Amino acid sequence: MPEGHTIHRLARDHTERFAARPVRVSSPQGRFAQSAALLDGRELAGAEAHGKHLFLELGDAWIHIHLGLFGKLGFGPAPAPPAAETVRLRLLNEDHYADLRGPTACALIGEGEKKAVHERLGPDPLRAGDDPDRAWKRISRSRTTVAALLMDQKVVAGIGNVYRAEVLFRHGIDPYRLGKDLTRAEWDAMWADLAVLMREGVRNNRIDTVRDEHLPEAMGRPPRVDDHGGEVYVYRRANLPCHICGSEIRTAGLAARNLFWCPGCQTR
DNA sequence: TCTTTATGGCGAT
DNA sequence: TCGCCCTAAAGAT
Repeated sequence: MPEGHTIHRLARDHTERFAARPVRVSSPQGRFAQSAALLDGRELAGAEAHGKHLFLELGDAWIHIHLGLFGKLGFGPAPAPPAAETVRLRLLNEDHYADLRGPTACALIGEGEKKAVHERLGPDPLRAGDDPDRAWKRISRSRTTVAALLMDQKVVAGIGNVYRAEVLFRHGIDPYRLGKDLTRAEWDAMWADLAVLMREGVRNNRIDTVRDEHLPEAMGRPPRVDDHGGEVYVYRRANLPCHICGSEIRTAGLAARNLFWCPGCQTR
């Protein structure tokens, strides 16, 4: 279950395992079988991520993958075990295999379609050279809440429900503030913070957002137990006391997702 | 053995 | 705003 850091990590993992070598491409589930047959045996030139979109380059074509909420990519050593019926895409070379299950998208696309995906996405804090000003132009004009804007991939690419909740907490921002009421300084600080947090996320392959001085050990508390695996301030901590001020963490539905925030700390 | 939930996003209404 | 798509694991019974 992925935010942008997962996809950038997957691009790196694919490059390490498969780049510059021929790769066997198959679709045990069948739904990508025709394209797989076309690509089978080609050399994988490279992999690229933009937000939550992953692109694998094979000759003059790309496999465009979006994991959605349920999709997963798993790696293992060759020889690969018999593939389960749910494996949409399997990549295999002499050393490694990769299985893709449950993606929202897995499609063979050309250069033009790939360009169109990039064009409809906002800047990505993990892409070197992406410009936070493009996001600011939209945010500063918008009557939508900051919480909704951060999740809008056309505004910023790669932020999901965890990074949204956590970055708003770290900057003390009320999630219901409107975009147009955010200051330029606040946005610049959030963008810079996201770049640091998400790079850390790529490195560790999980989301950690708690500052050293607030780690449970440092605060004399046991580490949190949550199946998403990282150390966070507010995500999925509804009704628990805030690590910093003790207020009860609140939750509310916003655009079909659960929003979490601390009413004591997030007052700006 | 059920029901619920999840780090997403699309299109119809 | 709603329903829908995709899968797996945790939680409830």
